[in-house]
Amino acid sequence: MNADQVLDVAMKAYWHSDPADVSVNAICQMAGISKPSLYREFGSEDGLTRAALDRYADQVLAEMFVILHGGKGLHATLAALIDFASDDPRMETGCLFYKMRAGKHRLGPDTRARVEEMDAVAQAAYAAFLQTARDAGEWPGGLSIEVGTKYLGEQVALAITMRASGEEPARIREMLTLALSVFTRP
Amino acid sequence: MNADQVLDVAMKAYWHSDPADVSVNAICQMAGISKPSLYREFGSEDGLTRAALDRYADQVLAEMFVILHGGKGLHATLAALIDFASDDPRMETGCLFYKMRAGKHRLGPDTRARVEEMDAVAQAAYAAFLQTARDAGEWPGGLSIEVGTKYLGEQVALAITMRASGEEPARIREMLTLALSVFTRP
DNA sequence: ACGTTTCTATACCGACTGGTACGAATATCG
DNA sequence: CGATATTCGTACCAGTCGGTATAGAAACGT
Repeated sequence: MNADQVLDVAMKAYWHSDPADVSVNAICQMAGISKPSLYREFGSEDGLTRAALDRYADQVLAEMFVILHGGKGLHATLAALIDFASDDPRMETGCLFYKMRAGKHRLGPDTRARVEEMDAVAQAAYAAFLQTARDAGEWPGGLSIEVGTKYLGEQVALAITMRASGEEPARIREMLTLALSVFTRP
Repeated sequence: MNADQVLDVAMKAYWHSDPADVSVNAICQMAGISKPSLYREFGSEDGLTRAALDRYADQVLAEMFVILHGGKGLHATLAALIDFASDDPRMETGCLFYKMRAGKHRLGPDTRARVEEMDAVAQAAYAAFLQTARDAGEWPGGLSIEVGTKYLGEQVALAITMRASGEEPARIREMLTLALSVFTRP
């Protein structure tokens, strides 16, 4: 049993349920390895959750940055974000990153630091995207970049969190489209 | 030590922290009573959390229904909702109801049922409010009552959840105002 | 084939959880 | 005042948590 395979099992377990509700014992059982093996590989539960989060960011979250940095213009990029949050099958049970962010206080220090770092990176990506749109004159509203960034990030997070609670994708799409319409209206 | 006093301590502990992070032992210590006393009064942890939620609904959540049923018209009611979610000191550490709803799977069956029941009541209040506005011609948009209801509820929940994470009230007000502007624009 | 070394699995540790049995102290009532 | 009923607090139960010591099995080099 490879270390990456174990990490895959852990990542998916955390992802489909909730990091706080999956014990290391359960992960060992699911992965078919012993606890000492897991602790030799990852050091602690904090190390495991952090590694799982990193793997998740590489495999799944990177997609969102591709969309944001695609340079497709305001309308097309927002539409792609809406597609991603509402319909992408990878978001069917929510987003591990947002789940961890929501239960930040239950995480170990390393994992929590990584979550905060990723949050900052995501905010920066949102801000750069909005700034580009403003520079291109596509988004003339009086809204500040700062508030727009936070708003956009929270709306996407809300949509993905609703996916995790089993809400219908069509409904989520409708609501997210509504929320983001503030960027494309006069 | 009265039963209501114990309930007050429990309610505030759940409210300021998170129901899943407060043990019955901690509550007994805070309230200065013994576990047997608590169990005699409330039967189980589920009974305690449920009673605390009920008390919270009476003391705090009722305010929101007053706002929704005030019959002040679309603009004024939305403004009052924004005030309540953004600036009311009672929402400074978030809302116990929304905290419980977010961690629904960690609750006992009675408390969970009560949360779902309250959620339905809140949705109905939002729906009635929006229907009234539509009947009065104040809200002519093509948006369905159903989606508008869910959207309104989730945006208020998001704002209050941000209060719990220490976000600045002014920022929250700005974002919630932005989100709810979809109801008052052509 | 044998000795060494590395890895694994089991069984355990202390701390905590929700929940309870039972003796002691207190309050109530005749 | 004294008998009774009730509440209180301690100490405990079984279970789970994250984390680890230790004995045994497997792999390796010679």
